[in-house]
Parts: sequence; C-alpha cells; structure tokens
Amino acid sequence: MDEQWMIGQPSPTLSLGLNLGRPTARRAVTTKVLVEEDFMSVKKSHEVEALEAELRRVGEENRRLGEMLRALVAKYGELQGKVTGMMAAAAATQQHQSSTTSEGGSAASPSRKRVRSDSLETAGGNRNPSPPLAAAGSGQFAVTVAVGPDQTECTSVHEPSKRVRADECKPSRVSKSYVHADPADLSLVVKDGYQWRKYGQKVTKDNPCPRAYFRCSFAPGCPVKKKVQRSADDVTVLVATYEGDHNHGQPAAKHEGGKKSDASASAGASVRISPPAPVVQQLQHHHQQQQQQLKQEAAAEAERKNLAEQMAATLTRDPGFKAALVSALSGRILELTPSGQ
DNA sequence: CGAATTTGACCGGCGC
DNA sequence: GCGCCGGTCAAATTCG
Repeated sequence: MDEQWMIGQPSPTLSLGLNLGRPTARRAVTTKVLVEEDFMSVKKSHEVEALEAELRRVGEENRRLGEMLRALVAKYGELQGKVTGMMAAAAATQQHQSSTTSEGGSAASPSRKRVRSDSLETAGGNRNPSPPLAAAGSGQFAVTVAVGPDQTECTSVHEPSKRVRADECKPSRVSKSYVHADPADLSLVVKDGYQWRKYGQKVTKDNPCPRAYFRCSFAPGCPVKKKVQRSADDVTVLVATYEGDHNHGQPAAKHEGGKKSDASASAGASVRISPPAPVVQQLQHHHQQQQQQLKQEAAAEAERKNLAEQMAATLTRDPGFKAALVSALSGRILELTPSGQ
C-alpha cells in the first residue's frame, strides 16, 4: 500500500526552492519594486500565517485519511483471510464430493461454441447471474476490488456451489490475466513469452475497445487461443483470455524469432501475467496479486499527480503566492543577469 | 519476397 | 424465421 506517501511525507510540490524571504539576494532593484515589496512583506506575514494554518489543517486531514486508510487495509486483510478460509473449506468440500460422487454429467457438449461460451461466461464478467462464490481464491477478489465489478472472474475453477461438468472444464481450459499497459500504446499485445499470430479483431458490444484474437504460432498444431481486450473500466488494463493448453513447452522469453510479433511483443504491455493455460492456480493467484499491486501503484501515482495539480492550482490562484513567485523570480533573474548589461 | 497484420465478409449460435 | 453478436476466414496490405 501506498499510505506511507499520504502519511507525513513532506509534499514534493512545496519544495520549490523559491526562497521567498531573501531580500539580500536582490541587487539593483528599482524603488518601485522596493515599495511593492515593503507592502507585500506586511501582507505576506498575514498570508504566511494563513497558509501555515491551512497547511496544518491539510496535514491533520492527511493524517486522519492515513489512519482511515490503515484501518481499511487492516479490514481488507481480515476479510481476505476470511475469504481464503472459506475458499479452502469450499475446495475441501468439493474435493470430497468429487471423490465420492462420480462426475455424472458425461453428456458430451453439443457444440464447440457452446462449450466455449459456457466456459467463457463462467470465466469472464458477471453478465449472467452467478453465485457470489464463483470467484475462487482470494486473489480473484483482489482483482475484483482493483479492476471493478465487471471483472469478477473464475479462471477454470470448479465452483463449489455449482455442479461441475468436468468435460467442459478439462478440454479447453480458460484462464484470464490482467496486464497493466500504457494507455497510449494502442497495440493489444501482451508479452507472455509465447509467440502469437493475430487472426482477427472485433469490436464487441459491451466494450468500445476492440478485441484482438490470437493463435499460438510457436508450435504448428498448438490449439491455444488468446483474446486480448482493454478493460472497459480501465483502459490501462489489458484483459487477456487464454483458451486451451499448449502442446509445447514455454519458449525462451527473450528472442522469439525476430519477426514482427517479437517486436510488437516487446513493445507491448509489461508482463505480469502467468503462463497461459497450464497454469497452477496458486501461481495465477500470485500474479493477480502482483497485478493488483501494480494497479494500486498506478492509482496512487495518479492520485499523487492529481494532488500536486490541485496544490499547484491552489497556489497559482493565490495572488500572494503569485506576487511572491514574481518577486523571487525577478530577484533570481537579476542575480543571474551579467552585470555588464 | 515471405511472413505477419489488417479488415471486411462470412458463419453459426442464440434470443425474440 | 430473423436479426444480433461473437468468432473465424481470407484477400489485401504492410513490413522487414
């Protein structure tokens, strides 16, 4: 968490190094300026007091917010622990069930599409009413918190409260990864160590950002497909959906052929994702936590910038600050001006 | 020149 | 039956 920044850190925007009260540094000033400065110094003392009071107030507020944040984090951790416990219990129950009752639903899936849409709807989005326990593992909750309600996900996980059809989950496993990407970077490329060939792009109904379709081109017969789309909630987040299992090992991540895909891959999003389909749940959980952390850092950074901008705006609105800035700058300019001119 | 990407067309499933 | 929508194909284009 980034609360350290909020709590008691000297504001970077205040360290402008202006040296507001530095009359000795000024040489060669006109009388008019001197008169203005005398007037201003009286005025300034009041303003400085007011500013200090304001600063104290803001600092106090900052401290309170920091405490609230800490409490929130503590509660979050507590909740996460509870959820993890619940998930473990549910998983144990489900494991027990699957060992006692044979997975009866051996009905072959009617069609390829049906299998896909079924598994995808389970995996991505909560357009369909799904049980709240559909997300398995605390990491997914973390992702939900970080990305937004639309991104609730279940990555090829057996849901305890749902009848599980093994034949639907096994053959084409679906896993989802959230990758933080530069919003300026329009390429829907997720660098994950594999080699992908793009075979389509489509704008979908529920998201204005196009969805790109990739096939694994590392091995000729590799059935793995990947869909990449920017999150509707946060365009800096790329949502990569992997389908199927690779029939080959993971290639070396550094240079994969030197073709365009390689170049685009290296230019794409920073990878914080798990290996696609044959992924171990815990590993994915770990990666999702990393992604969440990344998102939080990005949010904190944005907040920081916003705060800095607000402070800058407040300061620039303040005529006293402007006057002080002008006098400081003029003094500095005069200082730097060669005496010969 | 070959391989990868782009993009409009087409196909099949699904809901009304 | 029809229209919508997601997924895929394949010709055209781009790029190294």
